[in-house]
Amino acid sequence: MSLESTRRQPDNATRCERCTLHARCLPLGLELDALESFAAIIHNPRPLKRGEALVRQGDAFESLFVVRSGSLKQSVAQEGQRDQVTHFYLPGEIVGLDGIGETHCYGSVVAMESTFVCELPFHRLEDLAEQLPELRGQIYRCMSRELRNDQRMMCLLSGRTADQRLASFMLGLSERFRARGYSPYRFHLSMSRSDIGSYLGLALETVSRVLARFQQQSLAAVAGRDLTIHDMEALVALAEEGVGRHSGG
Amino acid sequence: MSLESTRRQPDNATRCERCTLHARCLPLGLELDALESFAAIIHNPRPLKRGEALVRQGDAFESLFVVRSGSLKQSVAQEGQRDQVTHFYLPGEIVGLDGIGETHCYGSVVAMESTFVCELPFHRLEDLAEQLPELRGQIYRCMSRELRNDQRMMCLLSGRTADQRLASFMLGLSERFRARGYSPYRFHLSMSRSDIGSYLGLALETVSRVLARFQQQSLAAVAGRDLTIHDMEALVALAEEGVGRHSGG
DNA sequence: CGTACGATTGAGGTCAATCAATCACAGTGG
DNA sequence: CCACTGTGATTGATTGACCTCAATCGTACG
Repeated sequence: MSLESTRRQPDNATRCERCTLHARCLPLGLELDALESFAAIIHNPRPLKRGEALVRQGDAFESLFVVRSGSLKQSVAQEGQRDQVTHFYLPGEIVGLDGIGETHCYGSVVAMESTFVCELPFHRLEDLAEQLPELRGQIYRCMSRELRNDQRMMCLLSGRTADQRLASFMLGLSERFRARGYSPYRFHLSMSRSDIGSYLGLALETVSRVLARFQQQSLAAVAGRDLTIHDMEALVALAEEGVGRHSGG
Repeated sequence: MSLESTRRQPDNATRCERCTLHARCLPLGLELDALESFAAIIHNPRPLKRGEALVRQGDAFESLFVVRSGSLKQSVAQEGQRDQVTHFYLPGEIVGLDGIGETHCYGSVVAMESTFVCELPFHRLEDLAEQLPELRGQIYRCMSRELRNDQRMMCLLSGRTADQRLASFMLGLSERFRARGYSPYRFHLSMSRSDIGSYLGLALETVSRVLARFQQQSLAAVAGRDLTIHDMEALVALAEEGVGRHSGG
């Protein structure tokens, strides 16, 4: 991943406009001077190693984070049960929206590989949003988009077969990579089979089996964590396929 | 339901402060004059009959709605599949947060009984929020809360048994009724078994069977759509019970 | 009273979880 | 360089939960 080549850059004020992500990041649409005000509240990018926690469940909520490079997963630990992965975060995506208005963080967020994040102290972001209607709109839009994503996820989890879940998952990732300028056909999965299973509500063995089946049907090829999509249309058809399970309505 | 006795009240300016819901509604925490400004942007309460649509999937997004009395369900129709119920809305709850920043509404929202809603044109709400930091905070908090609810729902849908889902569902409703000043032990389900099944990712027959099982185990009693909770603690224990299904992490 | 719709109950089948063994690979130390 | 070790991934066999189909029942409503 070479989205971000500089490691630590002292001149905060100009960082955002140079960032290759700024077309898909929070300050999208801000004027140049507004962008500088925005960049001024960002803490220096924080480096995380694979497995390192950005926030732990129960930490005080203080900041949003934007992924600059790498990737993270959010997981929530429920009373006496195993963790459940609830989100994967790719570059340009915002971590922590579900903590706004709460004193504590809802889940833990852990880096799945070497990762850089920009920290946005929320109270400063709020102050700035008071003066910048565009920024306010962006925050609303991001939260609303996440609400819609969660709803899609709920639909996926409730009525679809394992094959359909995996197909949707792969297509979703593919789309996100495409939007970031990477190939939508070949990409690297930074999460384990177990993470995928937890996220999709499947046993890790099922994930493995379905991937093998996709390979056998020439829909996609998996070599370790490198994924190649061979038949995008068939995957789309599978994901949207009629009746998955149960009647419902 | 007698939360709202007046049917149509012309004097918008004073409505919110008189509304019995205003302690759990969007303008929570607003000063009196701010509250008046807020009330001024509300369209007259709109009455809906059972089965009537408040918004249809694909409608232009223009307003948020607050439920004043009655209840509604949101459902999304996916390509070539049956509808899926994604939310139930009780008095004081906000409909439409997932449409912000979009031109069109994500799902349909239909009244499950005779229902009144207050309409809040979003562009006017946005203008007002510019001047009222408290209101801005309230909007963030509402959206963030909904994000957390959706995540809880995702956890519920992905790893829990039918019994656990129903228990969580009943407890969630119970809590919401309690918060509104109703009995948390006896309340009316305004949704059909089919709606519940769709919402929980279960076949309606399974809903029926599980309810019968709960009755047999003296956890709760169901007579048609009237529900009585007999053993709250056992339901909580069931809902939080260790391993539901699959390993995950 | 008949119809319609929602709810219940039963029987059978299927998908995916579980248990369990094996394999692949990277890192480590001898 | 190669055995050792641990983690992650694969594969197989079995079991159980829940969906499906189908029939029946109850209640509301014209």
